[in-house]
Amino acid sequence: MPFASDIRQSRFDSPLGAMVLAATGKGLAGAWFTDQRHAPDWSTWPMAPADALLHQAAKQLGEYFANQRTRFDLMLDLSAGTAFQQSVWLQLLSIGHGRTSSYGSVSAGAGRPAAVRATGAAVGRNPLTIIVPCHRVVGANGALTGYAGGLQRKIALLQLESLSPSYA
Amino acid sequence: MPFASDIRQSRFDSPLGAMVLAATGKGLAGAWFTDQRHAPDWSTWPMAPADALLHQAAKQLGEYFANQRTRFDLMLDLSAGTAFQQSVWLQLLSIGHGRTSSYGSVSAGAGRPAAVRATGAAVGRNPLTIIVPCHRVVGANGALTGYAGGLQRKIALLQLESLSPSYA
DNA sequence: ATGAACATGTCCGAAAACGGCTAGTAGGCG
DNA sequence: CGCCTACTAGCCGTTTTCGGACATGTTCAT
Repeated sequence: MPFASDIRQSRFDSPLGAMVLAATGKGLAGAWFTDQRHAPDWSTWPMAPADALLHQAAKQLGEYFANQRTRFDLMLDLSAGTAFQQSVWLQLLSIGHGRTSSYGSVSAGAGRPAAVRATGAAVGRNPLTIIVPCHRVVGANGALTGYAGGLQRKIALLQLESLSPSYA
Repeated sequence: MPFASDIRQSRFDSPLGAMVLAATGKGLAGAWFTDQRHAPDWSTWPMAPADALLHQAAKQLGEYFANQRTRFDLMLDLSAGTAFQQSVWLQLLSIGHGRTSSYGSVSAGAGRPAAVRATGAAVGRNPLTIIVPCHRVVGANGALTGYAGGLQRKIALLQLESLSPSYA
């Protein structure tokens, strides 16, 4: 299932690099680092710098990076994923700020305890990086294993969250 | 094979150091010096200071250390060991107070004359120290070779028994 | 269409390491 | 020669380690 045709985009410069934000009529549909893996081709989408939802998303991301926000309050549109992927991404949303979970736990939570490997793939295709916290999923033994935006960013994000007020 | 789930414990202060006693529905299942090797993790077992069997065991141990008892009369539960280990431990029970035997003899008695070295390992894992007299097993040449509770305790026990009435 | 590659985790079997040993041998002594 | 010591090589059940196989949903390249 591709993205809806009414999709539009804007830019956001994060401390970890430039990002592209995308929204449809249903909500925020995308947030990618411009150089990350599995990112779609957004070159044909119209720019909408003044879009309300995109503006709100950028604002909250800024607060997140400033360590002044631990939860995102945005309308999300995850309809671009398959049923399985959506169930996995929903699981990710339940991992709190500053916490981590394992691929196995996420898999079980999604109702497919055996589909651990598929879960890894689904996590990697998460279209809303940071906002859907795929960076909080680590190996059962604690290993970081991977991140579509590069392990350095994953480390940076986890470190940012470990320094958050909720842990102080 | 782990210990049964209905296991419970109590303490006993011996002249050679603090001990932990443990019992299951089948009988006395454990007696370890708190600092000995190969001791299990008893931290999660419930305390049962008033347990009849544990109380009896403590009483008999007290008498043993006072040199007023040469045999233990208790229901034992050795089911935590493997078949081989149990056959070895049974052999130990037949070594009388004040006597010693060699690893080779025990091994032969257990029906595996060649498994001498494995016997050494099994003796070392004896869960009922003193009560199952693993300290009475010495090398074929008389050397003490080893003891899970430390050689000093092995020496002390053998000395205690050599001074017993049966030898006076 | 078909197959391979993935941001994994669990299970099972084989293989190796590890001992509370011992009998046998080789070499040092008087 | 005797005697003693020191070393070696087998002995074998248990524990630990390691490698492979497998399950699963999607995507991308043949």
